[in-house]
Amino acid sequence: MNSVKRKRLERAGWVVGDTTEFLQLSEEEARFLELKLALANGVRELRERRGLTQAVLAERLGSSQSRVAKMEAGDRSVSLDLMMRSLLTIGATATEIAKWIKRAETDRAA
Amino acid sequence: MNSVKRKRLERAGWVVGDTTEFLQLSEEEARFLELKLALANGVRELRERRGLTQAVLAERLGSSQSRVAKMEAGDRSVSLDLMMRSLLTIGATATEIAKWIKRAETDRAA
DNA sequence: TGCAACTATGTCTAATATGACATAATTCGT
DNA sequence: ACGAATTATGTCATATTAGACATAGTTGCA
Repeated sequence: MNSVKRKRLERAGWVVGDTTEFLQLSEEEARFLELKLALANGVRELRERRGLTQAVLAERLGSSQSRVAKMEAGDRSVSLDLMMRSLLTIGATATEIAKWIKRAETDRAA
Repeated sequence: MNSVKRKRLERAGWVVGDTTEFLQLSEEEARFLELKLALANGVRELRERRGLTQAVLAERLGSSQSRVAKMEAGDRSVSLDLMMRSLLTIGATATEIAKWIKRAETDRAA
């Protein structure tokens, strides 16, 4: 895992520590984290592609701008449920979602 | 949506009602529900394929048998997060997860 | 540069998901 | 049909996630 990604995770409230400590995260935990980040990226990408602001998406979700921001940042306090609901609300197809999930796998070593 | 599936959803705590009412669920809500059910099925299928009991999986997750049961039943009280963690714990690949998600799309009209 | 729109971050209380436990129901081998 | 193992369901208290709000930071364009 590169330092850019580690920084991002730490800002998002994850306890990642240095490389050695990170490796002590269980394999599943690390994969789960990657998955969340991949979907977070998906939300942002799709939202921007649709030309929506965070505030507009939040309104459609019945949520708030700050929650959307945290979601896209991969914040610890945001559930996968909200991410999925967001993707569906924006109009992502199952195929697109599947694509982002596969990307998480690809990104593992990065 | 057929009545078998509707029954299952109702037992799991979802307020689905008859066909007419169901159609009043927002499009995203319906898709979200399908997605959860598809992943619930994925958990069960993969767990059984691995020859694990709910109790054993629960222990590996640091959870409890009852929660795994509810999860596989698509219970309203179970998050996608726990489902994903379960799939990863059982050793699902991103490709497999993606497959189940696509199946949700296919199952939409069923 | 200034300013308007957008995004990020922190922190509340309320809502929801959690593991645990008890116990009922089911399944399956003998 | 019996019993042992497994799965289902209901309910707690506790923990986590929720939307809301305030406000700080960023971006881009006039």
